[in-house]
Amino acid sequence: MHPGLSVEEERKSGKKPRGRAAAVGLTKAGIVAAAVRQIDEKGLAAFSIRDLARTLGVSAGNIYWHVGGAKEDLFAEISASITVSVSENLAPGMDWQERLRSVFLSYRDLVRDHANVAPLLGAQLKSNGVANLAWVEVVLGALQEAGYEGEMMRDAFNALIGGLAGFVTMEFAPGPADNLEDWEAIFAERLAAIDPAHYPLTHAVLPDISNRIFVLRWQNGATISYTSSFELLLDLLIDGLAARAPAVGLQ
Amino acid sequence: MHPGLSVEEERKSGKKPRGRAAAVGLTKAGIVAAAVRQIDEKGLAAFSIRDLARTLGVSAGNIYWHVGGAKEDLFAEISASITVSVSENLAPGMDWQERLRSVFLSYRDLVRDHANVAPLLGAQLKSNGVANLAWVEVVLGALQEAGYEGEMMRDAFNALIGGLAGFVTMEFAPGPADNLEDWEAIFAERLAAIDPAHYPLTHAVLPDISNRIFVLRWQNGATISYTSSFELLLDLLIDGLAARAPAVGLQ
DNA sequence: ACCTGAACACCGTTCAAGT
DNA sequence: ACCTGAACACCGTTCAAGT
Repeated sequence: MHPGLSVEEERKSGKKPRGRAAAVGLTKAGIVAAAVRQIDEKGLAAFSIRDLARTLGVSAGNIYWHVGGAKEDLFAEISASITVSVSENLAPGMDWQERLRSVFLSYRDLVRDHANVAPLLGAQLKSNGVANLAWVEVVLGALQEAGYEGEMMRDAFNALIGGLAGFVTMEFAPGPADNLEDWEAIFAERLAAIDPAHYPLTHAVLPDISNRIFVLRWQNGATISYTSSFELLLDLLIDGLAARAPAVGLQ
Repeated sequence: MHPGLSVEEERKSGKKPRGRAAAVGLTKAGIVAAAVRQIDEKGLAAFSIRDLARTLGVSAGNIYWHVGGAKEDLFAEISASITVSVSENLAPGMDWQERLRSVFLSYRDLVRDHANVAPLLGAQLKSNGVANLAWVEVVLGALQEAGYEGEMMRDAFNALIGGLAGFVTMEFAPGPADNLEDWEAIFAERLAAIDPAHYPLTHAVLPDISNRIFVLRWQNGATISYTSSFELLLDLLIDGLAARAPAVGLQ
């Protein structure tokens, strides 16, 4: 058995390491925060619970007691802790298109601040389905205002989240932990070996695109900016959804 | 030192376990194929090189000798082996929009056939930058035909690949390996606890969206179809790129 | 050239036992 | 209630030694 409080619930209840019982004073929220710090610094691949315990000066078993059971549960908490504030920049009076822009730009900013955890958000089904509810509500609300409902609403929602959150996942996809410059050299060599006869266009625009487009790169969005590409995607989606929105109101 | 042949090169050279030297007859291509089979069956999280060696009736060291150095190299080979045929369904006479559709629908089909490897394709920077060149060339060619060049071409390329391949990555994101029905129960409980006062819209459309939209689901695209959502995304992107295409030709 | 076996330095997770 | 230490069953990776 374990407490099983989410980060959010814990924060609300103001739980703190108080009283004589807290010999070590470990907290679920503290563990999550320390884990994020660890991943920010050393990367997700290098992260381990034993290492985290070492850094916290605590036994590994202690972490298991506070977090529910497994490493995956910790990862779920981490995901949630990063995306909670995704709807923070909303202001009253925004129309549905502005609200969508705000929420997805916030999402990207939040992930960018912790680029190394990006795979946890996009490539795993780990959300506990609570912390993200505000996000879901905003997107659904925007789509409803645009006139979407039923199956169309579902498809529009999935196209937005899948396209935009998916983009961000790829944008910050981690490279190999070890030999950074080794890898660049290997990559450069392979690019130089591209056969103009087979791939004339790729070869021709290589100086323009090398390390700046998704497949042909050796660094990720933490180093190379994909801001203009993301904004194009955002515009394409929102404008497109507006154009084919079922009629409602004046718009 | 190791052979260092890619799957493709090996195939071309017709290399086979021939002669008396091949006591075990291990091949890089064989290793990759067996690894994919293993991941298809047991999932990516359960995959290990030791386990693979066991299944192949071979020492782990032998695998390291054939693949270059590390698990990551094997993962790169796996990614490449799955996406090589992405441009196979192209037919002469297709306009740029049809070519884009074809290539991205093919990509999704290929990933769907090996849904458990999806995280390797989207969430890691593991491409060896060779196998995917055909894909890159097709997309760049389509965008050029549409009138894109320079920065706009880069952004359009990234929006397409990031949005669509990102979508597919999320679509097939793996859930927790263990307790499948346990997790469903937990999820159902959490959905039932959604407060209509805080999240009125989410609560109202819950029957419509439960387990069918990205954030609020306990199963992935291998079980629940996201085909119509993917096609909406594809249409939004291609139509949008056509609408804002720099003038060229008649179009 | 290809392959094995043992070895090193790690993991995740559980669980009795302590306070 | 909270925490430790030891234990179990694994890993990835390297490398001498074999054929």
